[in-house]
Amino acid sequence: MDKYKTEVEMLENYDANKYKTPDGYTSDIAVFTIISTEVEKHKPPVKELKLMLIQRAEKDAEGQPNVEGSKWALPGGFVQPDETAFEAASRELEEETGVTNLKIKHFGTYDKPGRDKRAWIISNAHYAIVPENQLVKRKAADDASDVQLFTLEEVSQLELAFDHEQIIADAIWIIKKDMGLTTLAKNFLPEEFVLSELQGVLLTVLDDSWIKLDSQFFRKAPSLPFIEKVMVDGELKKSNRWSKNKAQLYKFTDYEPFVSIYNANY
Amino acid sequence: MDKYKTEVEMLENYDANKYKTPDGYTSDIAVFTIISTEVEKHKPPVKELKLMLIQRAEKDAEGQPNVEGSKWALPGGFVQPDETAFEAASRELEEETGVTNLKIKHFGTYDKPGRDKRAWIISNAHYAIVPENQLVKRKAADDASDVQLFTLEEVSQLELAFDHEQIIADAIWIIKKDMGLTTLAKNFLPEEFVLSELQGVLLTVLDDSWIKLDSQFFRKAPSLPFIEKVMVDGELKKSNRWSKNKAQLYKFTDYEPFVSIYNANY
DNA sequence: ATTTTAATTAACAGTTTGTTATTTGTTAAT
DNA sequence: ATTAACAAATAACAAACTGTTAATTAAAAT
Repeated sequence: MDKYKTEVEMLENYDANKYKTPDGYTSDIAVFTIISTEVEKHKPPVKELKLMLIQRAEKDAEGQPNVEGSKWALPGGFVQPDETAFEAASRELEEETGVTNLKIKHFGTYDKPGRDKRAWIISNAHYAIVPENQLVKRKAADDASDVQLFTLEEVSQLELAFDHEQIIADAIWIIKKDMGLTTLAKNFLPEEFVLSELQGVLLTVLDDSWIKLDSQFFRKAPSLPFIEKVMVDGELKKSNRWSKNKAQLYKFTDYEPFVSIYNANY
Repeated sequence: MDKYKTEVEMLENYDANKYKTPDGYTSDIAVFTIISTEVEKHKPPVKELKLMLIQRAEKDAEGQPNVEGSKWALPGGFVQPDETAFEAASRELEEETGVTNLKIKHFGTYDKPGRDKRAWIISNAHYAIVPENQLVKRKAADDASDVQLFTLEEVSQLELAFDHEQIIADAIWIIKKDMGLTTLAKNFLPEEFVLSELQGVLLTVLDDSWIKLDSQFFRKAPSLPFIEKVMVDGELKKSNRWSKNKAQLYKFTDYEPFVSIYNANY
């Protein structure tokens, strides 16, 4: 019946030297933000999806060459025994960006033997979405530092530490999926937004031909069950932040849509 | 700049006693199957979703009372340093069911401090789908053993070890989600199947009112892009396995459907 | 004032939905 | 054999929704 023993049964008659245990348990976070750069007044700005990376030091504290030194890596760190990997990610993200209440999601465990040459290190990967205005101030504060935002294009050119290239590829795949399947876009947008802003956010991440076609998107969007028109005193609230003509403001509702491949449109 | 150190930078000037490391790294697997029981010839059988659990021994090898003894738990075990948690899950599942090539998916990491009273044990949770015919023979082989299949109804009545109640709840939630969003149903079905079988599998897991309505489901299903009619020599292949009248056989195609909440039907 | 731009509405044919009814082939019972 | 019962497949049809193009509205720029 040996094969039916669970971890803890095995631990019962378990002496600490008999089973090897991991040498480190860490959390890494792929921090995404969308940077808008205004090109012209009353024009929708150019939006770009960016990822925050840190550059590993060339030399360690003793002045010795650092392993994977000078390469770029996801921010992260050790999980402490009194917290979960998720909590560690949240704590570390707060330390690095100074922003709280961010959307964080655990999306994978990276534990392939040899991913770190020197030890058995497990990493829990998370993604986080930071509204751009919150990150921009920090970015300006310490420019030319070892923390930088890169477009995905740029990231693909960088030398990345460990298996972070894979983790980043997975993170990108996941946020694309979640962007289409959940109301993740909410985390990139202000409380109240205009349909073209929503479309912009979606297209920055997604490249979906249906969303790209204005006539289709703007026709269907107003009746999506998870957003609603903003009203003030029974009047429709509008904005001309991005366009010459006033456009309707929307906000997300609490409704969490559920779709299925069995009654979808193809 | 301390806050920007990644796990491995920290490991550089890291002495093994300074940072606590996990005491155990394990994989658990929620093994699901659908059991069909024929009630009448030429009638669709009653289908039930079942979960495989093992009962923890009352006493350990030394005859001492076992922690969480006699409670039911997910099968699982330690991850070895030369494999990933996913590989461990796959290996253990094979050991327990004797079946290979199963659909396994990692869906969560359970590392809340205190989830195991005695040590810092991390569990990676996976779900697996076993076609019923493959599991049934094993089940018959050692009946009245400490391995049993339970309906979800029954599971909710059981005393479960550790945080497995939570893990199981999450697993159920995930397979419901994946059942509607991916072609997961494929793993519960034979290569060739009839629409009512597909509907039966979906409803066993999902309880979706749209799928439940025959008129809607049978009308739309034939044109779903991820299944196709089975042909032999240019003739439609039919079967009357489940009904008096011959029904069209279908099989899954390679097409992986992608749906989005932005152009879905509500 | 006139032109330009962008958001919104309107219009319309073609398609897909939800629904109900009909047809077809098969089993089971008289 | 004839008939009743049944389930799969098909037909029919109004209502809703799709993709698309055109018209309308309002503010900005000239």
